[in-house]
Amino acid sequence: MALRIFNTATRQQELFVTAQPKVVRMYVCGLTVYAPMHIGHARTYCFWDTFRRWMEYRGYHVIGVINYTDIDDRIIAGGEGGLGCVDLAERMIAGFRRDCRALCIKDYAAYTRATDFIEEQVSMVARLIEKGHAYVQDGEVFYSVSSFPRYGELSRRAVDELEVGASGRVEEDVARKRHPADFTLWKPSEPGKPAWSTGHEAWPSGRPGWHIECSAMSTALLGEHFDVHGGGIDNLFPHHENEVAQSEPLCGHPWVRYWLHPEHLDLRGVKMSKSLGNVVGVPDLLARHTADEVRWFYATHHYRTKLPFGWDLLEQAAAGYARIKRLVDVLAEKLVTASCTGAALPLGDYSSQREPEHRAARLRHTFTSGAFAELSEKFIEKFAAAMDDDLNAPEAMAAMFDYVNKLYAAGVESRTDAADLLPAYRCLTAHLAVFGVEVARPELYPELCVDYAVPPTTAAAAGRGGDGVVDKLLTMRTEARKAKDFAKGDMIRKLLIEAGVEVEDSPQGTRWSAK
RNA sequence: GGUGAGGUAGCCAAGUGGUUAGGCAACGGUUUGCAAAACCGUUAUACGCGGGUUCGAAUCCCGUCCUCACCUCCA
Repeated sequence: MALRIFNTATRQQELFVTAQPKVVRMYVCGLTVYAPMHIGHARTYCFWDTFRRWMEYRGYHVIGVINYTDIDDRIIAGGEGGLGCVDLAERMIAGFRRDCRALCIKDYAAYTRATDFIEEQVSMVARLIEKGHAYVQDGEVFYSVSSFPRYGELSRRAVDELEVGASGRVEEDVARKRHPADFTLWKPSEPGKPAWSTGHEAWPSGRPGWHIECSAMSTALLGEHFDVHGGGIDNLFPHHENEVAQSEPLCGHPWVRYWLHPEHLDLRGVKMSKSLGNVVGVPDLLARHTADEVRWFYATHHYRTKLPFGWDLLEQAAAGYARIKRLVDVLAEKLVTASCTGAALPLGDYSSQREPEHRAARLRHTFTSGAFAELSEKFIEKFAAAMDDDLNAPEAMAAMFDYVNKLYAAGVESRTDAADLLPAYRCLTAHLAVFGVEVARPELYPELCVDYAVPPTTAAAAGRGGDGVVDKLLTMRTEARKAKDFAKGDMIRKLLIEAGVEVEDSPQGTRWSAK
């Protein structure tokens, strides 16, 4: 079993082999920070997070870099409205970080700002001019598309056909360009607008064009050859095409090994735009659904297909997830009350050295023991095969549903032995975590929780807190039911349901969950 | 105009030549004081339409209809 991923550069699934064993160097195109992140961005970055988590599950160390493009026309325009460019950008960056944490996206190794790498960009532009890949025109530097024969290869576009789609904005510059597809590497700034000195006579000051920052920053942090580069599908052309054109002539060899492009959201005919005022931000999303529900929803579709977005579809996904979450909660409650400390989990060992792609999660032995060991093994096998097949999350989820169904069918709810329950609990939560669904309780699985995007510090953080009122009402209800006063018992239940508390009776007692 | 993706049961969605994908919803049954949850079953031998290849097609080929995206800033 080996990991295969779809490489946009070849339009094929390829065996995933990193340049350096056990290490994945990955660069993700981040946001142009002029507006807050919305649900579309969230899908993209949740995918990258799942990708990263799957690499880690497979035993790789992921060195991830993500950037902020913090200088651009829209930022300059936005900065004019009283908020300076820098303050606007920094505010958006803070919002992005906050939203990512809220969605349980794990931190990257580095978050780079385009304006922190001006020197590197200037140097790159200068070298492109030297090598004849760029030219200066009235203080502006253009990249010469015809100097790079492979231009258009990544996005499969014929350069000459690009003329047809030329917009008004492109026509403005067309007279000054040698080829209509030539793009800006450096441009002079208008008076009073952010500008940097270059030390070059023909293009003394100004600011970098879009594209060059990603070439410069990825190379600065990850070197001249790295494993994975990507961003939303919209970046394929022109952004990534241009990045390749800028980078390969300078490094002199193929630059990026695997290109990945997650698809966009399909808003089902509704345009989401600032002017319509219907942009759904991450806080809007989290006001209606929990982070684990949102992450589950994002994982319900393959990353290379459009994800239809609608509140109804989110509800549908959440209903399915509830079935899995319930089992996680039931197991946790049993384990907490049954004092799982005595559970004899097998010890791990270092018996073999294996390549990352052949290595399962380090703590696998802690969830493949006990009464459900065989079910767990089969589940892991199916889950891993699906994820190894170009991150086929929907199929992996199907395997999880199957696993949960079989656990129920095998009578997991009536078990009391922690040696059986704890491994199943760990197996479920460890694989949920691949999707960014972080629901394990630290006291039951500290080794997993410590690695969460936002490690929970108390039991209450992962489960429900001390709700004394609910417990008291349920005690009253239980007493009423014992006394056959069902009218009173039902009244209490009705009140609780109206307050958003689901009540379930079972031979083992009554459990509740917040809805 | 050019390029690409896709149309799979009421809804969502995997699957790309041959064994029930899976989930949601609805309904029936078991269970329950009644519910909820769980379990069993039904909706469901589904693959836009028309041909062709094949022992066999959702999957390959030809044609056709429809939807969407991109080609200009976009995750």
